[in-house]
Amino acid sequence: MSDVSISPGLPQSGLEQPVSVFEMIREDIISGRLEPNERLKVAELSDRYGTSTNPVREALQQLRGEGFVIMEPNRGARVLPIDEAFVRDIIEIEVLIEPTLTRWFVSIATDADIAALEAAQAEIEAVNFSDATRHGQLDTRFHQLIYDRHYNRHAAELWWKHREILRAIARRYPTSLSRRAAVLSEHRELIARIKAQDADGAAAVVAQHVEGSGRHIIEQMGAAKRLRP
Amino acid sequence: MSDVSISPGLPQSGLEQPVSVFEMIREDIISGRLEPNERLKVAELSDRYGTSTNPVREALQQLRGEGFVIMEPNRGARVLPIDEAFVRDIIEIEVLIEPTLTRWFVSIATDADIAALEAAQAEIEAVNFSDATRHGQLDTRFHQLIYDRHYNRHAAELWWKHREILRAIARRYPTSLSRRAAVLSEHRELIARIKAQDADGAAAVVAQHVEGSGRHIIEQMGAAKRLRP
DNA sequence: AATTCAAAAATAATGTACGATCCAATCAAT
DNA sequence: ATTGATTGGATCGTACATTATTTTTGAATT
Repeated sequence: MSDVSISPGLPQSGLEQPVSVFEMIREDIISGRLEPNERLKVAELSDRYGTSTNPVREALQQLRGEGFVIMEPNRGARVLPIDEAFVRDIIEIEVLIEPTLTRWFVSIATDADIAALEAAQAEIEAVNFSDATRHGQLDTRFHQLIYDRHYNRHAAELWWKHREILRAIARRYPTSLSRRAAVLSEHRELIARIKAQDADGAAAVVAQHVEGSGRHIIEQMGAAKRLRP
Repeated sequence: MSDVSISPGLPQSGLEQPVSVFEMIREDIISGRLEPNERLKVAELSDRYGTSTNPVREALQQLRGEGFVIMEPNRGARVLPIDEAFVRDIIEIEVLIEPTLTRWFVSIATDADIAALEAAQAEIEAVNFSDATRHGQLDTRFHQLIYDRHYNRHAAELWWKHREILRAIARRYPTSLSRRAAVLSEHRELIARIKAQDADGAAAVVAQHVEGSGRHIIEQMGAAKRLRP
């Protein structure tokens, strides 16, 4: 394979700003500036991003291909609407993939890798959920340290796509105190298992971590719906 | 969720012909009429399909989003080039997903479902690899009977997408006699496990089936490369 | 004469503009 | 309530401008 990725793929730093219309719309969806289920009118968007309609249409098609946007014939595009079932579906896939990626990491992790993980975790604990967006970034980076090392780029990119979708949802809801505690302790536990070269243990922690994260989001979605249906 | 799929999704019969430019290009990629790594020039394609350039450009963007096409800035689109590592990556994911989908099927399968599976298998054995394309269709349908029943549409669509990619590759290579025998016996074994309500057994057979299929494709790719490098 | 390199031409992607047509949702009138 | 006209917006087509890439050409050097 060349250095050409089949999709935008994983960013190197996570700090660069979007340049293409595609990236800008994508970013607006993930960051929540475009609501789930919101209609995406080509004219509006081309205006918003200061381009003509063609680039917008092409960007929407690409987003459709990636699953961030749905389109109905002659009725245009909408931001992917997300319900509990959708989150559950993604989480079920991640529960299969992430432990597998983690197992590989355990087998190749160096001291430097573990030090990087511990540093990332220290940052997470320092922020301590005071800034939700910042926590999201750091948490993503923590896991990215693990998954980026995997030889299966396809699986890593799938994780990344799911991660972005989940991030787009999760940012609309608060994180409960109990979930916060669980996140921290599971991260610590994960590092410990990696250090101990316990691949199965690490995989089990990750599975629990992913599942807990999914359950938490689904519960928050339900709670929010009960408040304002 | 509504009845709107996030992507073209799974067809009902598998027999209808493509209508949109998107579907036609996709079909030409999967069927091999467009070679892996072949350049996809907008003007050529718009000519080929009798449309203007705009629909072609949008179709290519959508295909890029789905991963069938890669694009480099200012250098246009190419059909996804496929190497052994790519097949391995997809197979590794399928080895995780398909057994899980199968487990669910075992828990909900009715007599009618099993009869349908047996009928599909009978057809496969009747064709007996005499027509590779036909076998491919039937084999896809066999597994589709299982996966279509799953509540996780996201996972089922992922399977479908991977299936199509693998089909596009596999059709370029012959199926060895030993692989043919393995396919038939594994299918029979799978049906037996499902009948016996042995979810773990069925999942194990599927895992072996997927892995064997991947190994076979990779071996054929290697063999072909050794002949004409 | 052969080789190298740079300028120029050709090719093709990308972006803009705009008009035609079609679909479906809304509103009006029967 | 059904039908029919209006209208917003998507879809598709055409044409052309701009920019980047690739190929060709031709001059200069070895």
